[in-house]
Amino acid sequence: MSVTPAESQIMEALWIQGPLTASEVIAAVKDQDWGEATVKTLIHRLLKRGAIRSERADGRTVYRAVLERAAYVQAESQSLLDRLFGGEVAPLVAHFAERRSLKPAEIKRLRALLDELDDDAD
Amino acid sequence: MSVTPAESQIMEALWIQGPLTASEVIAAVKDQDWGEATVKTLIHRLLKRGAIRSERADGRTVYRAVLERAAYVQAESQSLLDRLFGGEVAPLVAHFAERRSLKPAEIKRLRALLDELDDDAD
DNA sequence: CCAAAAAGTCTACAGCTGTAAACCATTGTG
DNA sequence: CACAATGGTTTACAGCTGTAGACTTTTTGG
Repeated sequence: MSVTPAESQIMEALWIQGPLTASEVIAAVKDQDWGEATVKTLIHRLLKRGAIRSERADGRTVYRAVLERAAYVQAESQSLLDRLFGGEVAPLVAHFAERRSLKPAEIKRLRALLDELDDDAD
Repeated sequence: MSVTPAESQIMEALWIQGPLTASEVIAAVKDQDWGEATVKTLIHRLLKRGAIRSERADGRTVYRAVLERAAYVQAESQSLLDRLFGGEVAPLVAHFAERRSLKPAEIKRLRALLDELDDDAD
């Protein structure tokens, strides 16, 4: 169930704010300045593809994400790792480390993450 | 200087094997089973876009990557991080950690990376 | 209940991408 | 040198994506 970059903006709105009406979605992606028609098209394509669902209750239609954010993030990330880093996370981190583009705060955060992984070694 | 997924297969061949003739490129991406014509088209588009360059010496034309792999990897990775993880590496690692999809070897590797970063704290 | 507004569906269209055939140029070989 | 093979260029075309207008249906305020 693929989602294009433009469509993912719609998904993002639904993931963050929960089910929304069309006009709420339009408002939510206002920063993209797309015409309303454009947003309607994107919603429609997502519906057809099954990434979202529409629910009708007393005159209002709300759109709800079917595809979950975690699944989407996972698919996108794994695809990048596969294409560029042999499918693993460590080489990506290594790349950023070499670039020296890891801020100290990030390094700290990473270390904390690893420590936690050791802790709950279930 | 954008490179599409299909085109990136050509780049990959040039990055790994260095400058190649057209027929060597065709051989290098044989696993994709594309017709020769397809490979030629991809080479051409890369040329036009400036991602590769052709050099002619005594009757042979070789193609050489102009765009560097590290730059490409960086751009692609950063774009993913920006789209999905607030531009930072740590949240991506966190995501995989939550998924429990980090193999012990990877965790070890990550830890080693972080240690090195501390060491040469230049 | 009717008309205006809002919401939803259908159609359009240009540019990008994957895929490749056809055509033109070069080069090496008998 | 002529021709076959190889290499390079141009053209093609369908599907996807971004972008949006036009048309239809539903809702709602007077």
